[in-house]
Amino acid sequence: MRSEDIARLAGVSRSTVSRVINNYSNVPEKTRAKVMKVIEENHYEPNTSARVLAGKGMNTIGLFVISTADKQNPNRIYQNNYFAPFVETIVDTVNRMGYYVLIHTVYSEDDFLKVKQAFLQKRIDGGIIIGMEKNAGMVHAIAKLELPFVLIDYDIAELLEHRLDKDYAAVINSKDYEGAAMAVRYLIELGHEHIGLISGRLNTQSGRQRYQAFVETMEEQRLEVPEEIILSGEFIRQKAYEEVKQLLMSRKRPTAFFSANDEMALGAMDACRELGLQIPGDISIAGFDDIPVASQLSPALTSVRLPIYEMSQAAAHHIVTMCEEGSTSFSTVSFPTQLIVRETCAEPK
Amino acid sequence: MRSEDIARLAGVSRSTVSRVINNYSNVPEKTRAKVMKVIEENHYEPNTSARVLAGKGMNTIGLFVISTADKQNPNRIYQNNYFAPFVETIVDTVNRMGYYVLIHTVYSEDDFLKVKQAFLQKRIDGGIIIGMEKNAGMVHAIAKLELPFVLIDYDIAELLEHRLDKDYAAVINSKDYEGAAMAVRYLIELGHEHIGLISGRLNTQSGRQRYQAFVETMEEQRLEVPEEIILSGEFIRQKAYEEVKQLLMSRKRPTAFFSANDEMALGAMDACRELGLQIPGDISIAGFDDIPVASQLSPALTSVRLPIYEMSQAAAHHIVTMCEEGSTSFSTVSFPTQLIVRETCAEPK
DNA sequence: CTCTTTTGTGAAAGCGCGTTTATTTTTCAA
DNA sequence: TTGAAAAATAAACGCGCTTTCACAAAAGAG
Repeated sequence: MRSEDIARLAGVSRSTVSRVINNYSNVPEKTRAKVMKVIEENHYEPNTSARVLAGKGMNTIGLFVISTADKQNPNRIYQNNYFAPFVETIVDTVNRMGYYVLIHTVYSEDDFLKVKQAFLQKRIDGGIIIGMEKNAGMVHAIAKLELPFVLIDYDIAELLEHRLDKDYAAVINSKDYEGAAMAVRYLIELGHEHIGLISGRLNTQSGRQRYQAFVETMEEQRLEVPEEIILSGEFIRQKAYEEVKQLLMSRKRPTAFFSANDEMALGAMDACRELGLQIPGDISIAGFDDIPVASQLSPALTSVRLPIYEMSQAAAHHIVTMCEEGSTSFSTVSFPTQLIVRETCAEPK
Repeated sequence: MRSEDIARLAGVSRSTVSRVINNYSNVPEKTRAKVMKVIEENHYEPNTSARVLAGKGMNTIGLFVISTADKQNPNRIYQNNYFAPFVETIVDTVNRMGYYVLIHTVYSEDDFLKVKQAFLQKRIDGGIIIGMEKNAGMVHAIAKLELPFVLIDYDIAELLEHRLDKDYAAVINSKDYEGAAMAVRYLIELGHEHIGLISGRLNTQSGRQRYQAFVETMEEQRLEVPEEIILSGEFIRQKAYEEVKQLLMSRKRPTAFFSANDEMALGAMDACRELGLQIPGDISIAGFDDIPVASQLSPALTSVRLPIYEMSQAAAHHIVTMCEEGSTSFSTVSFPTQLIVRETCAEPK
């Protein structure tokens, strides 16, 4: 069924059918109704490719999730408590705005070619990228395409270096620095002086922010920044578990840990439990992200909440707006974070 | 950059460029190399819409996740331990086969129109549908489109009723009946005689299979099928928690529960813990799905494992094959399930 | 060295729709 | 009745690519 068939059945011209479909004003209500009736009776839907070729948009957004997990063990993204709610909300919000979502996972630079391809082949009008690490090559490659894209959780300064003649980019961030500082300050106020840091990957925006906030808050409060910061946690539960266990068995045991994400906080709790340490009796733990299980644990995990829903919605609205209005000026939004106090932190003995 | 530009730069005609791109045999190696060089130098990618209009496929698969969660509280699909691994594996497998994935969540019959739209507008070559409940309307609507689709976890008999002149459908199932029967038989072998069932939604294929397996296995072993089967669990942890708590406070307390999925088993464990019942000392619990946390709990949950990875891969391969070879004959695959014995089941006191 | 095959190549048509232009038909006011 | 404005149409073009068909060049046969 093509528009020509509809025209014939409705007894009008193809031009009129097109005007009806695209909601043009200069078609009287009576004609419109007549045409709409035929369209609905025949379940006609205009061919997307033909529309695009004739100058309309694809009405599709690319959603690219960049994973640092190796390809051998890929089952981690959608089950990852950080990415999953982003993906879910973005898909729903974009859909509700009348756009479709092309989803793609990126495990390697090779996979990344597919992202460029999707843009160049005009499969999508714009893209949302989440999980991008500090990577000049990738970002520049995308920026060069001069098509709208939104980065979630990225270093604005880094992006600005790649601005070309026009701006097609936006960044959605959360105030991780402030959130982490709140958590650390909270631990200090409880009386902790020896606080350990379980850091995430420092080539991510949030990893760096949370790290810096820890160090600077400690210094600001005239506390000693520990030498044995755990750097190889990589945001992964198992890694944190191993590192924390090792640290706890040494002499210099901290009375509290600030973990750069909840997954690693869970790993730390695993380690404590295994060594027979009470939480929060013997050791306090604060996390970051406030993943759903955080509140269901016992003891429930004190954590910093990320406004994932709001960030996702913002990303979706941003990209759709950019697609519809062509390029817009560069913009960036930073959402507030919030310390959720639960049961895993107490005064030191 | 269009194919014409490439043709000019390479000193050939557009036809030749097209032949190179589509890997036609009748172009000599020398010409091919010359054209490829220009293509790569200019990062040329053919416009997808134009290709489709000229008769090629979209190289895109629709992935439709049907949720029973209400729209008010939609954040459940990708964080749902059942759907998430399916989505993840399907996306990756389809991508690796050179296809893109259009993902869409369906919360209502209204959303479902979007599924039809995606097919009719020729945005996708075929679709994978997961989470479809027994719903003649929806299934028939899809079947009528005469485009390839794969249903995961669906009643084959029901689908067969909607076959039209040609077959474009395939079904991927797991042997839930056998798995559930194994679990129930295991409980019986441990010596349990009063076994409770926490059932899932009976309008899903897996819900019915697991229910029937329970009832028939009990009868087969000459045990009394309890009157108070929990029917309103709906596969949801919280609902199961409430129902189990109520049941446990009544006189007729079973010595074991078989839960139609792990989420509800978790709810049952919540209830037991709250009432001070030891697992597996006072009460045994077996679940279904073997979600990742099952093995991390203490006590670790005995459960029936679903070969999600294999099922997802099969679905992906199936749909791509169907898209490339046009329609194929109707096919269905049923994957084996496996009882994973852990710590939540023991002999009754 | 001609005459067929084979191989390589290009011109042109067509995919389904949107848009524009020139033209015809209808409507309504004067 | 006339004239202007509004509504609708037909026809043509273009979007970027694939594909068919016809033709030219190269290769092989006699």
